[in-house]
Amino acid sequence: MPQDKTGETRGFSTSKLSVLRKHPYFVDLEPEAFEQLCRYAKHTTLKRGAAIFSKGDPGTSLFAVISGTVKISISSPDGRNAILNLIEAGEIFGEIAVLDSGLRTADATANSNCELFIIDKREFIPFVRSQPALAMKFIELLCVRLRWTSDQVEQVILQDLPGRLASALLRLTEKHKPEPQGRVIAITQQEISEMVGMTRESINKQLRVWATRGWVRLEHGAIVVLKPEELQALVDSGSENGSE
Amino acid sequence: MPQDKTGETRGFSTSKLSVLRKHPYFVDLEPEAFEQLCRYAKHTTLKRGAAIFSKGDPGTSLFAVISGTVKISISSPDGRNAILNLIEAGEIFGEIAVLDSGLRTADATANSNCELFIIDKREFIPFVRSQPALAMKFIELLCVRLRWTSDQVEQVILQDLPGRLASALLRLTEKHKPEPQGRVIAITQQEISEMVGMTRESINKQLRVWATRGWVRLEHGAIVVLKPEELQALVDSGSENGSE
DNA sequence: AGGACCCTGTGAACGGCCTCACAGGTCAGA
DNA sequence: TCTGACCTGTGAGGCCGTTCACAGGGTCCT
Repeated sequence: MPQDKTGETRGFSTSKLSVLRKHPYFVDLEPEAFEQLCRYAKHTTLKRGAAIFSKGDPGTSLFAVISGTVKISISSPDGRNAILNLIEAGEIFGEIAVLDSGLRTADATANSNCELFIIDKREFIPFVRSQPALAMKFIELLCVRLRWTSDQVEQVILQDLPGRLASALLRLTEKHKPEPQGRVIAITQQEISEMVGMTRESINKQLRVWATRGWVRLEHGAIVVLKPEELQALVDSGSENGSE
Repeated sequence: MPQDKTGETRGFSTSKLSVLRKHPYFVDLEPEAFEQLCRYAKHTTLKRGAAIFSKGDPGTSLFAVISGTVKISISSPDGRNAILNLIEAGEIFGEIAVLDSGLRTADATANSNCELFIIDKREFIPFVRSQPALAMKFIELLCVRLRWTSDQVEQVILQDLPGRLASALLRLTEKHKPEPQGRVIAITQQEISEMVGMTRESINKQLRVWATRGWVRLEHGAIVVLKPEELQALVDSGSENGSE
């Protein structure tokens, strides 16, 4: 595999970095700073299902997804597990344990074959300290995470099944803003059930109800949200079910 | 009420600031920087129940608690509400909306009569940018928040009532490390129920079971955790109930 | 083409937690 | 000192979501 030009990117094409370069977290970073960041990076390819790190590990690296998706999840001793987030191309993960030198709070797994960009903590932390603009970017990233997670707590505690499912679907569609109408979410019902903390069976039954109403369309490994307004109304009204 | 010495602290005793000065977020901040921070601050006293801000408000200020406790909560249209965190003397709150210029993610209410320290965003943000060490402190703060919130999601999704309640109690005792044994948590059963997302009645029944086993002691407006190990074991084992 | 595996779809029965409906106790403020 | 608001305690009944037990269909790998 030929290399684009310089040795700055340690053995992988700079074109792959364009995904990251365009990302909000880096787009208005100084070009030199971005290049320096790349100089610290390594590269890996993983097969679907491969473990990246586990809850309780010391956090030695920060990751960015070049292609594929990564699942952030936790599991209980009795076999149940919960998906906290799905990280897609261009996004960063594993930042908490790196920034506060603590242990990893969850497991990370390759949810499809994927390519990762890895930055070692020992090189990264001094770099952040020396780049106040980057520190502010990470503050923003952490705020985004907090909003996401707080929202999850809110929904899980306050809403019942329809409400939780609706808000999870809406939250997922917001990550894929590009498409104007008919947002396609590439996710299995099993995965969604683990995101909202209910069983696949219950989720399936609720989705079928909405499908007959024309609010969503179910495909293999995907859900198309046709009427986000209806789902939003359901969330806002505190789950007026309306069984029919 | 006489003032300690200088006019740097805008109308309230510097002795009150010692609570904040000793706090981990500020303890190793340069003295000049801390004084400058104080110069930006205002001061208020609130009665129990007073609203500080509401979900959806623009975030114009950062708050620190000098005395009393502040409740961070959200409520659903059908009247249920959930407590996300209880902020005590020496802690900071309201940082998310200030740091990312977004809207407030939850309501803040005085949970007892309390004194607050208020820093306006317009003065605070440039100050953080100019003080990299402070930015790093806030990154740490956000990481603490994320760990707290992620833990909450984990427990709410994976555990049943006994497991959730146990882990909530343990999480609360960790905030009061001082006491060696018999950690006293000053909280009502109503409040705990809103933190774990279950009804007060269910919580009460579970607490009574543990009280007869000698794991906790119930007082008015307080819970004393006598056997944290037992509660921890219950969380780790995925809620082996053992009703006896 | 075959087979294994995962994803989807569906029904019956169980159970944990909620709802509702009380009663007594404690504490702050009038 | 009295009163009202809030906190604790407890039981009976009902419902939502789980558990369990299947069946069919896609898709990928061999």
